[in-house]
Amino acid sequence: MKPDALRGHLDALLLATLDGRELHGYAIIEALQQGSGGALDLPTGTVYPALRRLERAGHVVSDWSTVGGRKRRTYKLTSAGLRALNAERSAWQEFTTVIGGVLGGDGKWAQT
Amino acid sequence: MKPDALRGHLDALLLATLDGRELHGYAIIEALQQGSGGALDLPTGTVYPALRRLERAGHVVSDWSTVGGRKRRTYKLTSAGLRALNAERSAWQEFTTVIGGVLGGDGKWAQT
DNA sequence: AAGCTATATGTAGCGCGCCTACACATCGAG
DNA sequence: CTCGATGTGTAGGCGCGCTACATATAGCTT
Repeated sequence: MKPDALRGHLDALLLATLDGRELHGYAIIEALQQGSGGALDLPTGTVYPALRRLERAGHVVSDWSTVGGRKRRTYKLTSAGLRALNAERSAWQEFTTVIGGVLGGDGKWAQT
Repeated sequence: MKPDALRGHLDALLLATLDGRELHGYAIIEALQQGSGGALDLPTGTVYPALRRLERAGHVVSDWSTVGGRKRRTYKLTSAGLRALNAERSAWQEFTTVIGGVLGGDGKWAQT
């Protein structure tokens, strides 16, 4: 998959990854890799700024912890973030319906 | 739908719209409106440059004609364009599978 | 005739959002 | 002690679609 195809859907992916659990940035990247069957391999330079943006937006909150001498910044969804996730899921539904409808299976829409 | 959500899928939409028929730019915009149920309303400043880009890429060819005193530039797919369309459709499939899989219906992927 | 809308094509410039490349730090293995 | 894995972060660039504008004819209204 071309790397920048996620344009506009990164937030949705991150929020969905944090749905129901707390993860730190590095673990989010790994979770996305596994959850996508290896198709998604987001660079840190993409994820970390995005997480900070989500935090500024109030969709996630972070806590620092130290595990084995390494500092981790663990993120979790806020209630606003959960609402945002639901909105993103709806937007995704609409998006795929519209684009998928135009791309069509193999025929035209109404050309009987 | 947010206007710039198409990022990376515009070419696919245009190619799909030209699949099996010849249209000029203005008609393409109208076809997209109808085919999407009104959800897509692409501005001319988006479509015309995109068509020229597709022509430079060899995916479409254009012919000028005059209908009722108005000049029309009618586009049609080339064989390379048809191949590109098929590739775009595959990419779309993969894209929706991957992202949709991560966004999930309502549960986690393998959290047994 | 003047003015407005629909039809029809096009350019210039901006801004968002993600990527590339780099920088820094600790720990375990070789 | 060097290297890779783990872990977080910044700086700068660039592609792509959008906004706004420019141009032109046909046809309808007033």
